[in-house]
Amino acid sequence: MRVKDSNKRALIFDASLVLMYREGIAGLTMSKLAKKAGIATGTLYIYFKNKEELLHELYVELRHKSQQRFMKNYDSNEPLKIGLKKVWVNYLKHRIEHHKESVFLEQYYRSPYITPEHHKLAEQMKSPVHELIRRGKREMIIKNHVDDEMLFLAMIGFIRELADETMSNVYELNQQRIEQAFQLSWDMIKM
Amino acid sequence: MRVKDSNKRALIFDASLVLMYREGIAGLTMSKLAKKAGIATGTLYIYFKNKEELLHELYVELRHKSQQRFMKNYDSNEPLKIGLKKVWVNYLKHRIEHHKESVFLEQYYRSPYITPEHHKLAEQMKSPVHELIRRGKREMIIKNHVDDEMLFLAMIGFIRELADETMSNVYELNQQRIEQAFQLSWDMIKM
Amino acid sequence: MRVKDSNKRALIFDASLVLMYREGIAGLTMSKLAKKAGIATGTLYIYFKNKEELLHELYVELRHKSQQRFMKNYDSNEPLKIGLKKVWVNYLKHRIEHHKESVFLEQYYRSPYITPEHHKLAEQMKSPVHELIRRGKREMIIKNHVDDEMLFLAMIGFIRELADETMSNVYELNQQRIEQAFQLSWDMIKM
Amino acid sequence: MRVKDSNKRALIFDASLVLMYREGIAGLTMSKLAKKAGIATGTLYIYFKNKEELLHELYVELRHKSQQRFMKNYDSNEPLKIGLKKVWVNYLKHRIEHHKESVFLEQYYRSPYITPEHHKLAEQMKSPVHELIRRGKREMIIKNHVDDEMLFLAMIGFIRELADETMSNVYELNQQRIEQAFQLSWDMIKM
DNA sequence: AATGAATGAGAGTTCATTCAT
DNA sequence: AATGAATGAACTCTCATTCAT
Repeated sequence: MRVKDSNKRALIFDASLVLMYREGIAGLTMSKLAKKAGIATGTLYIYFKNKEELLHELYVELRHKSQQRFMKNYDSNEPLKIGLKKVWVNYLKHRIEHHKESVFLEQYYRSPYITPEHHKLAEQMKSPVHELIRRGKREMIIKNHVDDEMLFLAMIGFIRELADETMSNVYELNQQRIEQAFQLSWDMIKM
Repeated sequence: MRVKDSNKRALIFDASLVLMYREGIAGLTMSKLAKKAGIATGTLYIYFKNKEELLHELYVELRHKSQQRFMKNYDSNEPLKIGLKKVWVNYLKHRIEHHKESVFLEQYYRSPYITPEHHKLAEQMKSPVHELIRRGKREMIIKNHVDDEMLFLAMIGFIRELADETMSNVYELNQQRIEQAFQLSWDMIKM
Repeated sequence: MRVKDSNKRALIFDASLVLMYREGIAGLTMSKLAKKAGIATGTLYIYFKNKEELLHELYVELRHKSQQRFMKNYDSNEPLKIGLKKVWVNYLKHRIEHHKESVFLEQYYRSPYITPEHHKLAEQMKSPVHELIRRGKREMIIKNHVDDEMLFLAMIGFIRELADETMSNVYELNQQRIEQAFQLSWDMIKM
Repeated sequence: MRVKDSNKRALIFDASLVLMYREGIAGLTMSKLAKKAGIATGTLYIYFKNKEELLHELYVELRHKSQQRFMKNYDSNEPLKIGLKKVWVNYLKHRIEHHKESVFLEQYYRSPYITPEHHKLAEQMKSPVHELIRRGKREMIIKNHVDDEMLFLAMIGFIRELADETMSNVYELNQQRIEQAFQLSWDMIKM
């Protein structure tokens, strides 16, 4: 039965995210995971070879799903600032609305489970923004004397902090502040 | 009698950082730690009541040591931009030269060991930069219409990404790029 | 799935008694216990939350089982001396045939595991004999000027010593000696 | 320095008794013992080869000291009942006033430390009462058809229970009850 | 003789994984 | 496919004993 199958996979992934978010990577045990997902421990091993592979597959899935969200509503025919803002806000919203996933990705990244393949996937996530930065430079709107990666890091780092502090209730975001924050980023990178 | 070695605390802390950096919080076991530190497991329990307390005390110590580094060479009589740059660079250098410590602080922050007390300590670390931002606003140099915390997050997020990508060999920093990066931050926050 | 073996609880209890009898409470370790019971250490923790609870539950079970044995074959319609003798012999036989259990109960009683609840259970064990003593006083057969508890202690102490010295091969009991011993107790308490 | 030496031995013995009484044999660790005695753990190993020997020597000492107390004030020229009563009361008082010691002797008796030598010592303790019983039989005052050991056990078991229940506040002794209790024992063994 | 830091074997317990049902 | 009891290696921590001072 195919539908049931993929349902259970998603169920397990969800439970993993919740647990990891609540108790960190150390709190993610197979028995807690099974209980949270409402299945038996043995069942986990029907869907995944072992814990390592479960986490690896979750990692890959999250990376792909994340990437798709970044370019949502982006239209290359619109002016650069409009397009960049869309992607910028997509990143921010993604990190807030899928915060558990973001935290998982980072927690996982610093664990004994990590392999070189993961690094490559992480690099790929950057491409949409890098593409926009290159376009901005061609259009003489974005600072030409600063390398792409630095501009990228400046923006992404800000977004990340904004989202994390929002999620931990240290900072409170609203529409106006989002506009303001993007404008800060823009002030920074614009020519 | 054998005298209690005051180096041993530092020795254990060092070994903890190395292990945590290499294998994440899940890889930090008391027996690995003892082996790395070159002592017996039982000895760990002479210096620390248990694993939780060991990590807690390491956390507190690192927070304090970090804070001290941030304000190094800062002189409130110098012009704001000079002062801010010093602190900005201190943050960056700290995160690069003491990257293991920074990673530990963040790993620990997302673990079952965390308590409210830790959150308070984390907030305290922000004060030096906040102080500078307020001064900049009073001196009409820094954007008055943006709240302190947002300006802080924008800078700190950038620094963080710069340092982390440098440490993972994805990006390469040099003196010129550091100047450039600070200038980007400045462009962003200046009036 | 593998069904939870209802025998396993009893198996673990048996192994606990054997070990405790042979090496005292200090010799009762979870790994020795598992080995003796022919199971893995982890299995112990499926049936009991921890060592303390295992011992507590064994204690409660033994108290109940003991109590049941004391009143075996007792018939309140029979003459007092007949009834008392039955209970008296039941106590003696119980302590001999279930000597390991008796020793466990006493060892456990003097251990850091003990709680007030245990004391109450211990008191309850006395009630059958106390009941008989009261009846004997009403029937003007047992010394009225001596309090119940003292008469109880006099009998129970004797039984205990008889059983223990028998079990350690210092004394040898036989049917005639049992009769004689009861008669001594009777001489003591009778009017 | 000789005095100092034996002082420390006594100090260690005292601390052992207190600890054992309070927490059972499982609570008697070398470090707790040292702390209680106000000395360093290493010092214990100057006075005793190891834990086993410490306990063994304490056992032997207690056995000897106990024995001496039993015959206190006994005068073989006095009538049997007077003499027996003295010894009987000595046993009772000993077990109450030196209850910690009595408990230690029994706890120790059921521990992995026990050797055949201990059994022999235990047997020796019985001799004073056995001697009196034999005398009573010669004087035709004590039941001739019951063997010495049984009469001994009947008395000693009663004494033991009386003392233990008194110490655990379940029973309350006074002079009158002591007289009564001895009289019960006497009723039992007299011809 | 006295100290208490240091040791490491072994205690209690957890947990990824297997297996009988 | 699904279960959860069973496993045993590995974890955290304790403790009898040793050793440098």
